[in-house]
Amino acid sequence: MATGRTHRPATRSRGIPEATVARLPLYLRALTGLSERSVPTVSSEELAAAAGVNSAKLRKDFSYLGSYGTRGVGYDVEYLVYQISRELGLTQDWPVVIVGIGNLGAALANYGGFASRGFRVAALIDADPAMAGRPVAGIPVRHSDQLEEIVRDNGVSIGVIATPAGAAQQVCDRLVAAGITSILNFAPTVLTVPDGVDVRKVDLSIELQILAFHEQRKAGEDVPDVPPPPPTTVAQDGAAPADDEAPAPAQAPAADDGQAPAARRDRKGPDDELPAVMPA
Amino acid sequence: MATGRTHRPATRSRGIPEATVARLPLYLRALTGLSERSVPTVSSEELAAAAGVNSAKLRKDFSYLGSYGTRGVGYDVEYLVYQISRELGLTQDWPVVIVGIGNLGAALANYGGFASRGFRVAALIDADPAMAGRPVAGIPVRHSDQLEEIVRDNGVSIGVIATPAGAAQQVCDRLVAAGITSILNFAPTVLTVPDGVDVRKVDLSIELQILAFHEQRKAGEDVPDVPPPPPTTVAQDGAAPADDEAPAPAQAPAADDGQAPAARRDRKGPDDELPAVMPA
DNA sequence: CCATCTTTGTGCACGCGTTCACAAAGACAT
DNA sequence: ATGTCTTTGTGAACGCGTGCACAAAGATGG
Repeated sequence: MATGRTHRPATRSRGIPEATVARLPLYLRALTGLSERSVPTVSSEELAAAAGVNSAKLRKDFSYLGSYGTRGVGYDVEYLVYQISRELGLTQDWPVVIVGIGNLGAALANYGGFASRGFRVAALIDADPAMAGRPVAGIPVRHSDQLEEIVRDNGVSIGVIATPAGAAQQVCDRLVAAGITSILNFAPTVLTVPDGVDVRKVDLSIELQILAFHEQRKAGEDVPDVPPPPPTTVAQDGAAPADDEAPAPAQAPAADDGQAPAARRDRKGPDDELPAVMPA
Repeated sequence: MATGRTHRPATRSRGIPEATVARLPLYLRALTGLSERSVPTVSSEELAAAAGVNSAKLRKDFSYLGSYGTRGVGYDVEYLVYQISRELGLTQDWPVVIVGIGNLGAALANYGGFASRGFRVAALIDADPAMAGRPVAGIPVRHSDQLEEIVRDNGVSIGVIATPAGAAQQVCDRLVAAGITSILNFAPTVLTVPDGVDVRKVDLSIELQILAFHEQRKAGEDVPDVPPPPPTTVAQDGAAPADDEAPAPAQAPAADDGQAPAARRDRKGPDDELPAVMPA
């Protein structure tokens, strides 16, 4: 699960709630499956089960698009597939550029789900001159010098950033300057963009950390962790070039359980230590 | 952004709202950056800016963890890093298995952010016998026959599924049966799991579709699309082996704009046409 | 043409999440 | 000590999203 939109809090673009928009692709996928099995109609109950949501929610979602169902029968699969596709803008062709062709960028380029949903990889772009010309997924990688040219010539409006964190903002700025208005960001950084530009973020590390939290809650409740030494002047663990001005955060403000600041993990670079490739 | 949790609607595990948990990794990342630059303290305003959120929200989030700030000064960076790490369960080691070593699986295996956050890749697993033994990211790939054994011997509780959609549920079932209670799913399928098992989903295709929706809204409003032929008996476009019982969804229930069911895209397999690799 | 049965579409209530705005707490200077 | 200034922590209001439950719509059979 990519971590929510970055900008635009209440996007309610034309009466369609953001939460509904986020579920439409889910319904579309389920419907496409039914369509291929030549199922003519589905009830909200069946479709909801296939999409893994509540049937009332599904009906309400569809009601935002219009009254496309038939009472006593259900929804016409083909018709609904078309309506949702159109609503999502999938009836037109969306040229996409992928910037940063490392492990992840290459995986994305090879991803079949692109083409099958109206998205066309217009170009692969990388800053490494050694990559230039080398084909990935049948598409020759182009050097980032040509970024602006590529975006403009192909009328690209959606960009995918799969660079290391350090390069992401710069790439983002160039993409935006070149005319791109939607960005899917895989780099572990908060991107700053002007109004009117949409950013969505996919962050593997965050997903895992959220899982770890719940996992701890499940297994935990009996793992008391370390004893509760107050947060007195955290001795930096060698790694950071601290000039020993020692933070010393006042006194421990009555936390409910243990703490031990110095007991951190080995501590490496936060995010840029990745092989110039896989951010997330 | 990975698409939200699948199960467990109101997880409020111990008073900490789910939305807050989802932001903690974000704060942690920003704080780690500050820590490396030996910044001793931050105000909620500064940290919020770095994490890309509202400062009031950040303060409220932290208030769920306890009162870790000092009024008039701000938060002690090192102390907060530790507190959040502990809260997220990052002070312990989390062995992880990745199942499905295609393009994406390999990219994930190479991802540096794993190790740097307490996650350790315990094993890579693939169903292809030809992959067995071949090292990826320095770790030998093991055959899926050994899945249960691997999970049990290493005490793995978190599994990552990067298989094609068709194999995902089966892999999921085996992981769960072997004792895994948290799953990060990259396959474009709705996974069914028993209670007590957490599933989070990352779906690239969905993210792109959401972007396309907003993109259409931005550029659109002037692209009238195709004319509005009523949804009369959608003629299947050759592909599907329809037995011509023609759906025919009643009459068009007064939609506000055009529609044209038969005008769909080429139509390929929905999700499984991917090279046995990159789902999302 | 009427009765029955299925399934949609939605009014309504509830709870979570967000944001404002401010009182209280503490640092710091005098 | 006392006053001022900064910044936290949170009470309260608001809005969005969810799910229940039901009336209305239409299909279907007699």
